[in-house]
Amino acid sequence: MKPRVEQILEDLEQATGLEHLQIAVEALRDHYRVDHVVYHWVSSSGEQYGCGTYSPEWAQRYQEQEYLRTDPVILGCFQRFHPVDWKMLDWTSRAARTFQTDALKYGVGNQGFSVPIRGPNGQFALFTVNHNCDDATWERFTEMHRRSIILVAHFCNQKALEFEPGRKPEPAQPLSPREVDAITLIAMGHSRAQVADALSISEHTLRVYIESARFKLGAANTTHAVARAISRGLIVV
Amino acid sequence: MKPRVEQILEDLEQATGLEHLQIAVEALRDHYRVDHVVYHWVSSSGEQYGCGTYSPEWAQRYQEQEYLRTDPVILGCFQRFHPVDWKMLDWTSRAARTFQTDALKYGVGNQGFSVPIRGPNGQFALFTVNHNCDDATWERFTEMHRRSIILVAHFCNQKALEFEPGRKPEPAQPLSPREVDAITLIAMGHSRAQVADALSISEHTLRVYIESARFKLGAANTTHAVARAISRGLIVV
DNA sequence: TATCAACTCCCCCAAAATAGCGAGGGCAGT
DNA sequence: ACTGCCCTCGCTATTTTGGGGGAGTTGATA
Repeated sequence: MKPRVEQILEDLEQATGLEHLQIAVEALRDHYRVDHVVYHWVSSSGEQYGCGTYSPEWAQRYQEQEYLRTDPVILGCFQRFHPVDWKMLDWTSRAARTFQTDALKYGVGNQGFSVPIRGPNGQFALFTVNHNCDDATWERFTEMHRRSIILVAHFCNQKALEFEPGRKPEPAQPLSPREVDAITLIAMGHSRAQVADALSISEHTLRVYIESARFKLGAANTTHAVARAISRGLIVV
Repeated sequence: MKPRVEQILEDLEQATGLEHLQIAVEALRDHYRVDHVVYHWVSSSGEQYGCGTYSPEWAQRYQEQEYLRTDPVILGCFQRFHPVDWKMLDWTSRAARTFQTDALKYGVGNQGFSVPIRGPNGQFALFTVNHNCDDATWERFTEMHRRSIILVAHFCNQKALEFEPGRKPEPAQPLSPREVDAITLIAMGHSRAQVADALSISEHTLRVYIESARFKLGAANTTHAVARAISRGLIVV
C-alpha cells in the first residue's frame, strides 16, 4: 500500500490549476492530522498568493493588518536557509507578541514548522504546518515528518509556480558587471562621488550606470533600485 | 532494513566537519550507482566551496578556465527554482558547447540532474548527480530517485552551512514599527514627502524615523539603511 | 559588415535628501 | 518617580541626486 503522502504528491503531479493546490493542502492537513497546512508565496514585485486551511477570517485579518511585515515567521524564515520550528523564531518584540495573541484568537495553533523556499529573483515561498499541542508532542511530530514536509513544500511550490500567471512579467533582466559594481557600492552606503572614485570612473559615468540599472529594475530612484537588486539577489551586500 | 539513503542521511546528521560531506557524496554515488555526485556552494561575496567525486583534474580545470561563469548548469540553475535535468538546459551557445566537450574529456557524464538551493543573502548551492548513459536509462533513474535526491541536496547544504565559518548572523537590532513603515515605504521607491503623506505624519517626523533606523542599522545613509534592513530581513519589500 | 550592448566622458539646473540646532507628550519597566 | 524608548512637530543651510541634453570607444554577435 502506498503511503498517503505519495498519493497526495502524485495527485499534485497531475494538477492543472491552483484549485488542486488547495485540495492538496487540505489532504495534507488530514494526513498529518494537524490543524493547518498553508502555502504562501511572495514575489519581489510584491504580488503574493496564498492557499491553506486557515480560516478566511484570519486570512482577511492578516491582509488588513499587513501582518506580512510583522509576522515573525515570515521575517524569521526570510533570514534562514532551512526549515524552522516556530519555537526557534524571535517572538520577543512587541509587534510579534501582538501578532501571536491575535493569531491564537483566530484559530492558529501555537506550534508551527515552516519551510522557506527561494527563487531566482527574490521570489520567496513559505510552506507551513501548524498545530495546537504541547512541545513534546510537536517535537515527536516534526521529528517524524520533517523530511516528507520538506519534499511536499517543494512540490507545492513547483506546482504553484506552474499555475502562477505572474511568471513572465520581467524575466529577470540581469545587470551588467559595471552596473552591479555601482549598485553594490551604493548599497554599501557610499556616495556617488566615493563610488566613482572607487571604480576609477567619472561621477557622470557612474550616474549612467545607476540610471540604466534603475531602468532595468523598474525602480523609481536609486534607493528603490538597491532594494530591488538585493531582493532579487542581483547584488550582495 | 533501512534504505541506504536513510542511513546516509543519518550519518550526515551526526557529521561534525566538511570531511563528512565528502564521505557522504561518495556514499551517495555508490548508492545511486552513478558516476558522480557533487555539492557546490557559492556565496555572494564570491567565496565558494565544492566537494564531490569529479576527478581533481577536472576540478582544477574548472577553476582555471573560470567555468563558473560559463557552465550552463550553473547559469541555468541560477535562474530556476527547481531541480533540473541537464537536457533541459541551454547548450546552444558556443561557450556552452566548448565547456561540454571539455567536460566529457575529463570524465564528466553526459547526463545530469541538479538541484539549486538558495539562501537569504544570495548564497547559492548546487547539488548534482551525474552519469554517463542513454536518455531512456537516465529518465528511469531520475524518475525513481528524484525525490530522494532533492532531500539529500537540502541535507548536504544544511550541513555544509553548519561547518562554514562565515555564518555569524549579526544580532540585528530590531526596528520600531514606525521605523519599519518608514524604511519599507522608502525602499519601495517613494520620496520622503510621499511616505510622510502615506503615513500621515510630517516629513520631519519621518526624517527622525529614518535617522533613528539608520543609526540602529549602523548605516551611512538612507540607501544603506534600506540595504541593510533588507539583507537582515527586517523589512519585506 | 552592421548592429547592439556595454563602457566611458561632458554640460546645466531643479529637486530631494542630509546635517545641525531644537521641543514636548505618552507609555512601559525598574 | 525616574529612565528610556517611541511618537510627534519646526527651522535653515549645505550636499547629493535626478532629469535633460549629447558623443565616442570597444567587443561580441548576427
